[in-house]
Amino acid sequence: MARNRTAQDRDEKRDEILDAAAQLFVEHGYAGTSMNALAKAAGITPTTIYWYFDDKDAVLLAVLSRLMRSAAADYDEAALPTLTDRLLWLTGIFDRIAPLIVAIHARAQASSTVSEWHDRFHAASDAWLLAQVREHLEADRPTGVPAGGDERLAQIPRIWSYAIEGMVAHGLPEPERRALCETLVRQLAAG
Amino acid sequence: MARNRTAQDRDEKRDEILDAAAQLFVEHGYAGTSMNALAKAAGITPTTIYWYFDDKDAVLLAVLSRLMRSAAADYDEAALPTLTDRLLWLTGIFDRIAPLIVAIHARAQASSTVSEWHDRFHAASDAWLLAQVREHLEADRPTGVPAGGDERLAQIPRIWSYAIEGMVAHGLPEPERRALCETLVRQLAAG
DNA sequence: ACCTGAACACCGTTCAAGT
DNA sequence: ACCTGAACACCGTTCAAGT
Repeated sequence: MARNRTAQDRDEKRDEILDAAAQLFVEHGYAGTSMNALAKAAGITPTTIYWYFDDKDAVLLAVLSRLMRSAAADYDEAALPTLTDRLLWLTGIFDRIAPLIVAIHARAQASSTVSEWHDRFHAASDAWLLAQVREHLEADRPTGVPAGGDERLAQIPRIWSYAIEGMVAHGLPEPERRALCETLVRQLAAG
Repeated sequence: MARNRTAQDRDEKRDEILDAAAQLFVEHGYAGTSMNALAKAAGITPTTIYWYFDDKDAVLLAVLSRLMRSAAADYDEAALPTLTDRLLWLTGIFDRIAPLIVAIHARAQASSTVSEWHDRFHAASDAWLLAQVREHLEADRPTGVPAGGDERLAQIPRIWSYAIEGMVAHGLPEPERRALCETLVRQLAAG
């Protein structure tokens, strides 16, 4: 009982740090948020953060992992009907955390921990997008997938995830964004 | 004459700094290259760099501007026949300077100078890609552009530049990279 | 005009010291 | 187990001083 109590306290404190980090990283960027500023926002001392996280990168990865988990829950709740809506919804999610995504790419150069997290994220993301594509194609043609085979089909998730990252990174405004998602889905039916 | 002499000397010294910066930024990343290390590589003192450049970001933009100029010259010389080859050639160019592109995205968050440079770069890049697309389509159908109009055609350069950035940022290996370029061109004919 | 050494205000991280 | 203050080795940038 006492063990559970302290373990929960620790998780709560950890979450408080992550709450502050999520807000500051988005508002001022990752590089623009010092450990000092983060500690102050969480009501602690910079050195205390190192009791809960290995380093600043570990805070970044923890923030993103938590955001991805809650986004997955939101997605299930939204129950979006069309593939275009789903892609557009994804861009909206990443939009709100654009500075974090840029930070991941920047830090992946220097840190193998970040680089490996990034690789795992894209593997999972590509698998999910591929499942979406397969589902969409089978609804159109119940007999099977169109010509081209698996190698050709594997290109689609790549193009889509690059497009989503690109739209977010360059802040493409809403009307053009929807049009681009529609084009991606249209090309899927055609190509 | 004396004026020309000093002006040329100044440009030469500037170029020496940019030579060192181009190598170090690519090798160790932008954040991983200190002004101290850059100065040492250029055989000067950190403070001297500020005589030639406003700040570290200005060095980054100057390096990239110079690289883009020389890449444009190389492109004209290469005279690549197919659109797929041209796209693949572009990814090869950006591949060698991937750390610089990540740095631009990271710094664009904090610096309006970098952000504006980045915007101008993409405007020019999209216009160039659109011209390539138009040329390709007219070669196929001499009577004109296929259905969809300009709004629909404008999506293509965006998807392509996002795809190129994505392939480079994620280090997609050669065979998949060529296949993806082929898919992009194939979808153009179809979509 | 060009270059420097010393200094400034930071940064992420460590560590001995406290409770 | 948890948290801190002081310290460490950096960082980009400025500025008075030299030539």
